[in-house]
Amino acid sequence: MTTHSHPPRAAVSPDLVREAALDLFARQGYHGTAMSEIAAALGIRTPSLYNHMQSKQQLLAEIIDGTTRAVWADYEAAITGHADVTSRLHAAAEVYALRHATHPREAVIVNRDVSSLAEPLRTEVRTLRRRHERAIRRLIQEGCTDGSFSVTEPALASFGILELCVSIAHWFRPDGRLSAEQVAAHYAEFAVRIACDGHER
Amino acid sequence: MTTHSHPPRAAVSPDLVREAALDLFARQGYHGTAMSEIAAALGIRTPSLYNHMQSKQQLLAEIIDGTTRAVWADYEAAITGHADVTSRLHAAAEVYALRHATHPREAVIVNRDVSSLAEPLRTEVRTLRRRHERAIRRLIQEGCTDGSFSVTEPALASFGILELCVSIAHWFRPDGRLSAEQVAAHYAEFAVRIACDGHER
DNA sequence: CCTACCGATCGGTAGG
DNA sequence: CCTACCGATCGGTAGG
Repeated sequence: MTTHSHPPRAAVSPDLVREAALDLFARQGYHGTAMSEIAAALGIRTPSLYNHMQSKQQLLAEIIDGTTRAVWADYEAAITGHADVTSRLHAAAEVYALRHATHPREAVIVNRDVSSLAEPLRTEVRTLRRRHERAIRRLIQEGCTDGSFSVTEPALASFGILELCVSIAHWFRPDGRLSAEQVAAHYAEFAVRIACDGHER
Repeated sequence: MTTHSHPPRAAVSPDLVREAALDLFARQGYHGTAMSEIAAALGIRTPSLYNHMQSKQQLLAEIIDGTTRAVWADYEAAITGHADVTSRLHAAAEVYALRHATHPREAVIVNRDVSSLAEPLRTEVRTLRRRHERAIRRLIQEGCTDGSFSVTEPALASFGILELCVSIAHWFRPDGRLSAEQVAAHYAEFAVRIACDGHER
């Protein structure tokens, strides 16, 4: 007999709550999502949520903090072992693009709702993102120095390359014609094209 | 004497309300902004706002609808009179980039809060934006046919080029080192680079 | 996991 | 332009 103990319905866990929040925050925004909607998505009442989480703000903090740290770890892992600067920029863009294709909901939330994050985390996240941007910028400057790239304003190129990759999160669907890896490869190529001057070759 | 009639304080108008809403929606998001904050920014009480506007939703609708229509009008004006496809893509990207530098708050709201728009306007706005993307895509396809461009996936390039320009709204400051026109010129160059293959020249 | 309920705040209206 | 106030909903707690 399987019905003599606790019924199997519900069975909510912290991970399931985070998953439901991820879905709703991405679709409706942090301020646009009510805790009652997260509860409804899980088939429970709102107060029951608080057995699995601390607060709405904490849910947002975990999503954004985890994603931001993972992006930086991705970057550091990606650029090691590449001799030339073109390969490093290609790898940095590819791994960033890939994350936005494989984790589009996290990416949308990071970019839309970071302003809803409480201090001091908001500042920490912005600092880490700035570090990433400056790393890309230095890569571009390095390539301009050794003749690999040709960019008049490296800051504009680094902003552009990063946002180019971010944009994938707004349209990519895993069941689409192209895989996440294929899309990431194409966008890495776009990133290198932005840094190179096609007319000079 | 200038104090015998209505005191000059306040003097709120529909345009001032829209301006205050533009500022707060851009900084905090539509759902993250309370009508009381808009009123406080204007130095009046919340109910007084309703002498100058219909509803919070109507404020959002006017901002997004007006911006979306202007973007399409920009595009149509920009591409006329250019003989070759490279010039047309350059002009289309430049005018789109320029709008995001000169109207960053409107751009941020369009991109972040379109999902908060009530139907049928939400669908209308999305249709108009899709038309713009398809026009850019056709431009790229045309350039691939006549040998001006080299892109394996024109849809990926059109998405990327548009989002590249959108990203300007997230960092551009009118008092910065580069003018809106200078930034737009650089990003138009990036757009053309994305479409061209630098390694083949 | 639930019901019952908290104070706060929301967008908006009545009426002057 | 204001005060006074509406019903609805918010995130979260008490207590079981």
